[in-house]
Amino acid sequence: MKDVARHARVSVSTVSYVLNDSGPVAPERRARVLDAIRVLEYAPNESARSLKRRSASTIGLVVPDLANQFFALVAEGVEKAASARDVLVVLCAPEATDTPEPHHAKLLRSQRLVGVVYLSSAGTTASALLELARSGPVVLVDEHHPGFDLPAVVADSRTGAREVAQHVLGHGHERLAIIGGPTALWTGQQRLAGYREAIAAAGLDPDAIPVLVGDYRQPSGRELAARALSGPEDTWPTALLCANDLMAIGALEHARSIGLRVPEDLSIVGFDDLPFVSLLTPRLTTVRQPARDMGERAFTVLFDLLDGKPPAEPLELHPATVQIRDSVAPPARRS
Amino acid sequence: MKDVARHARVSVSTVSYVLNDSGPVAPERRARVLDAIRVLEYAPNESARSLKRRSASTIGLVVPDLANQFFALVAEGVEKAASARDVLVVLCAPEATDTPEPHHAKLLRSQRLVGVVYLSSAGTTASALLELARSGPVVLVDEHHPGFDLPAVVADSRTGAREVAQHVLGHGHERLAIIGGPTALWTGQQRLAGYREAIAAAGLDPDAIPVLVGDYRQPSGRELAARALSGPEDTWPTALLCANDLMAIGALEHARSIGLRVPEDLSIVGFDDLPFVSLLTPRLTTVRQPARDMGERAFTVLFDLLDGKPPAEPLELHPATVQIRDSVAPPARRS
DNA sequence: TTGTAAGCGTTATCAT
DNA sequence: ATGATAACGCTTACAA
Repeated sequence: MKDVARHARVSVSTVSYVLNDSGPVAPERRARVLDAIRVLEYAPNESARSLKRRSASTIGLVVPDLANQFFALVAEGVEKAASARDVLVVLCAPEATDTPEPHHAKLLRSQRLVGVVYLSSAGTTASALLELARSGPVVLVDEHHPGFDLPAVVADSRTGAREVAQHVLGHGHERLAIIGGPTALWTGQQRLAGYREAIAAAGLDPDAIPVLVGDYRQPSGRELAARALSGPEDTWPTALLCANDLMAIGALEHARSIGLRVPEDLSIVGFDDLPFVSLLTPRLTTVRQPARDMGERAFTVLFDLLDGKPPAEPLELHPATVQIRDSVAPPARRS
Repeated sequence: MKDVARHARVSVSTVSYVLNDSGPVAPERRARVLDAIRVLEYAPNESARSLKRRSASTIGLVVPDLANQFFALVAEGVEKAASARDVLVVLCAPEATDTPEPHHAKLLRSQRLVGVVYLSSAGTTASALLELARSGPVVLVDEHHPGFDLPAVVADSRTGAREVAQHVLGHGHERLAIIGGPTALWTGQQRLAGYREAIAAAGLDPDAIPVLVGDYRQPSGRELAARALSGPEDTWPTALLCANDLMAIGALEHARSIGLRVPEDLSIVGFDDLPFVSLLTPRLTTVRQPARDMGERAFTVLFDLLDGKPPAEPLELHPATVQIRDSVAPPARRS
């Protein structure tokens, strides 16, 4: 910067003024400075800047599992929105469940990050989150912890779940089973609630429908489907309501392995609409969450928060829309 | 830090010494310092550190498209390896092809990043890369630019391609078509070369095999398959060698749309082994690239580079192994 | 409108 | 073994 000043025959403060336009500077000298910056390929030292400003223009993004396309899409959205505002994104894996150390909190303070977008997963403990929020602004995505009022950007899981369930019930199914998400997760609860609403509305008794609790991963879908499809065959459910696509796929695998045709013998629906599920055979009927939008929005909420605007709605709901495809059919007439 | 010093009744230099153990300090005082750090929840200001040290313990990771699971897995690997060494990862999207501005280069210098892991895509221009490398260490993943000798971590595409092609040819196919990757990309060239080697080795004339050049995306697979399957039906290829899974899926879609059964009427193979392709019907025969490992390795190479060790092999080859599944069968006897 | 100079929180050099 | 103290490159009063 001194070099630039020298080259432009001005003082360093003048350079600083043009850099941030934080002070008046004669057009002619500004031009000289800009010129010097160009020829010297000067790039301000952001470390020094953040030292002085006591904060870096950087946020943290905590994502449990990039291999999960839903998370990857959210991450993409966050990155996009952030880079549009010249904010850097540092990628973090969440701490292992058994590591109660406040790693991210420390990061937040150490690196003077201005905030974090938190994509929470089953492993997230409330205390870790609390500790994190104590150190700086946090926006949750795809989850919500009703206890503490962190702003959260989520899809309207409940409505989505109600609507797929209605779709299934509309085909005349009466014996259903639910393969739900972790009960500790808000999405798990909401989807379950949605399913039950639809079931009640269809004149069935929600309490008569078995709920098997999974962990949102594929193997658990397979195992739970096996559990649901056991006992005398004429008591088997004719449709499976799965709280996410991965478990739905697991269920699909199991169904296939025991020779059941989907959807003729068994209807299956998922949740998320991962990009590839429309390529499966049968194409999976599911509920789409606008992952990329949610990511972008989460960043915006965080950014506004930093500007002092408290979020209008701490809990922001995005649409969750049913994607009707081929994995649902009327129940088979079983002998 | 001053607070810590005061609290522990020592000088700031002593605190600094214990923090980096960069100086001798009496065990008893060290204990006092550690204690003070704990009770004050002191976290060193990394901005100040990097200002002083003239570099931050942070790398850049540029990834074109997180929605592509291959890239997402690589990213995961990089993150994992980096966090194991307490290095932060900032996520960047590559600049748009039409933006020749050296955005990342500037970032690298501004933020005093110690290096970048670059996942290149079709859009990467040589000049942008060169400019970047001028500003700091760069390690390429999944690509390689023979012109300038940046270290690169790639899969052995050529061998992988040769082996799937052999697998296909082993079923007796004689009329093939290749749906290749962008010719500008090294992977595109290598896979093509591998296919041709196998074809020649099988006693066929490689130059007689049509090569359709795609862009690694699904729609191009569909379109190119349509092109390959046109004209008199008895001249159609009985097998399609696709340079990646996404295009293979596109091809699959087309085949299905015109009523061709895979693999009975048409064999198709891909490349990458995206996690979900084994769930398709038919399960896609393809070539696995160890994405996560490659990401981890890329970080390690970069890290070693920073330690002064030049990479043993600038071009590091990882195995690309054929995954035999259901999308290949002997050619149908056509009338 | 422009320049001078005092920090921001560290690290590292030098006396002690 | 320990403690002053001078940078690191920037921003921002304040003075000119």
